[in-house]
Amino acid sequence: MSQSIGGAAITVGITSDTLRYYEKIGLLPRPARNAGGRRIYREKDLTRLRFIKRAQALGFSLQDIRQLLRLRENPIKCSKAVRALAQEKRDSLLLQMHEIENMQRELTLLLNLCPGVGDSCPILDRLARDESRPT
Amino acid sequence: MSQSIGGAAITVGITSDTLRYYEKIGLLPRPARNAGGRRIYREKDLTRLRFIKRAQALGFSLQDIRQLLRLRENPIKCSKAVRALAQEKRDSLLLQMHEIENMQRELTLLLNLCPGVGDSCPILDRLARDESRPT
DNA sequence: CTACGACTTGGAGTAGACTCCAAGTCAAGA
DNA sequence: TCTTGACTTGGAGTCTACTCCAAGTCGTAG
Repeated sequence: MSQSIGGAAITVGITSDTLRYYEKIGLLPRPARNAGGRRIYREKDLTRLRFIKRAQALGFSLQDIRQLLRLRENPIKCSKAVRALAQEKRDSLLLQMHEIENMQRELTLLLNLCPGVGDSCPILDRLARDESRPT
Repeated sequence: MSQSIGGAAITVGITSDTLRYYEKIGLLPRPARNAGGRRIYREKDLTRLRFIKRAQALGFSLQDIRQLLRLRENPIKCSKAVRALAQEKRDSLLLQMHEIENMQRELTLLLNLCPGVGDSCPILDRLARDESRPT
């Protein structure tokens, strides 16, 4: 069961432009073509695409995914490398989380300072202050 | 106490290029110049810069910051608008956090599946699987 | 057969926040 | 005075992940 680019795009939930883009950057191999030169996506192409989408949802960049795909195609699947990539990504996500948490805490602090009415603004004052040691 | 662009950059921890960039996009007013046409940064410029850095550290984009600065310069300080911006930002940070948390949970799950040795890779298998219902 | 939409290509544009460059000028120490 | 380094300008390039465009071709319903 093969699909046109538009069909495949709908199937996996992206646009045909994105599909062509992935092909252009070598994330997808050039798919088969029909007599008229149009792309035909087979099940294995869709599987690869779903792989990409899933990895992306886990925070992997297209660069990362390129590498994961390469590892996947290697007959001697290098479990260790994959694990390392996953761990690296988890670590960076953890860092990001901490950063966001800190921002959030700060912002909440500022919001609590602020009555939300009146003519002075504690938030701006706080941001403007040269020494801000909120902890 | 005034500073050259390089001095100011070091003082606030950015590069002169970034300083000129902020000026170019109108985030900073054109600073005073000396006889030779070079930029002179006064204390109020540095204060503004520190404001920018602090707001940035809280997750505000330069666009957001532009608005915060505008509000700050408005004599009728619109506390409400600032509060709204801060709340909006906090909400979007919360969303981001949840997303990252989910990715993390997923990744941790995958990592736990993976022995880290051997010739098969549960992580890749999982990503490749067409039906992945990890919850 | 015709019309229309889906497809083809190469290439340009987008957003955000810088970063780098070339060619020229200014400032300050030896 | 000479040299060196910091500075000036306008403008181009970077990164990621697309997104859009124009001009032309293919496929199919009517």
